[in-house]
Amino acid sequence: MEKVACCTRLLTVPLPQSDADELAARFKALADPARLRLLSLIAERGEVCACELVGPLGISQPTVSHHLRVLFEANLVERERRGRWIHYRVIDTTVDALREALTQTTV
Amino acid sequence: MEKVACCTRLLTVPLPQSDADELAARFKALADPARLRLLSLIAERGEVCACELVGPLGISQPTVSHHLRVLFEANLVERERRGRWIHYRVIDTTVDALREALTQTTV
DNA sequence: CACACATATCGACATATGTCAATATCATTC
DNA sequence: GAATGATATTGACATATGTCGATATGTGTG
Repeated sequence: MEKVACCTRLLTVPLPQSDADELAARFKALADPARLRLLSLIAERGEVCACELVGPLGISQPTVSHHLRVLFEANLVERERRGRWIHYRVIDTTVDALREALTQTTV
Repeated sequence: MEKVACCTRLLTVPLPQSDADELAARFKALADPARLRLLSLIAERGEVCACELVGPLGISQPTVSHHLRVLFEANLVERERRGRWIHYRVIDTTVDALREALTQTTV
């Protein structure tokens, strides 16, 4: 997926359709409690092995994997295979862009 | 709906289930392009009559009304009836809380 | 009260999404 | 190559969600 356009703000200018589509897709990835919690665990540690994410939330491995995929495809996390293991990290720029989208002008 | 807890951050501490549920509900309200665009129109003007929101996006009046309801129930907008008309405003504190949730510690 | 206008709600429909068991795929080891 | 371990994918299922036409509800006017 392509990156969110720099400095898109939804609260100050009428949002173009293309920006709305992209932002909505990202918010949709965040619109699930399990995914928020997974993202939180990843962000807290900086980098987490998938194996550490299966268990803490009390959901099945396929579900965890599915959620990680949603986060990955929304460009919210990056992943790196290390042998048998896959590590996940939060993509700060995407999160920053979402935060920016929620920002009002301060002028 | 109750307000988002002050200063919830999903990127710095493991997110409790209750916070995750609430945040997810709010992000879900933002997870639709039409709703983002409606919110954008409302925020840009500060206050908008529903009648001004039916048309710009090219979707039907019931759909607009439905979306406004979703935003309202997610506590993202407040509404006020003025005779035949209903006016909507963005609830800044909710948006601020969502932005805060996406904030990393800066220490 | 009847009528007009604004807007919410209902019901139907198509599509999307979360969950899990089973299984496929990838990497490692012997 | 076979076996093992980690993790993604598939398929089934139940539930959720976006859209719209029709209609209900609330407000204002004569």
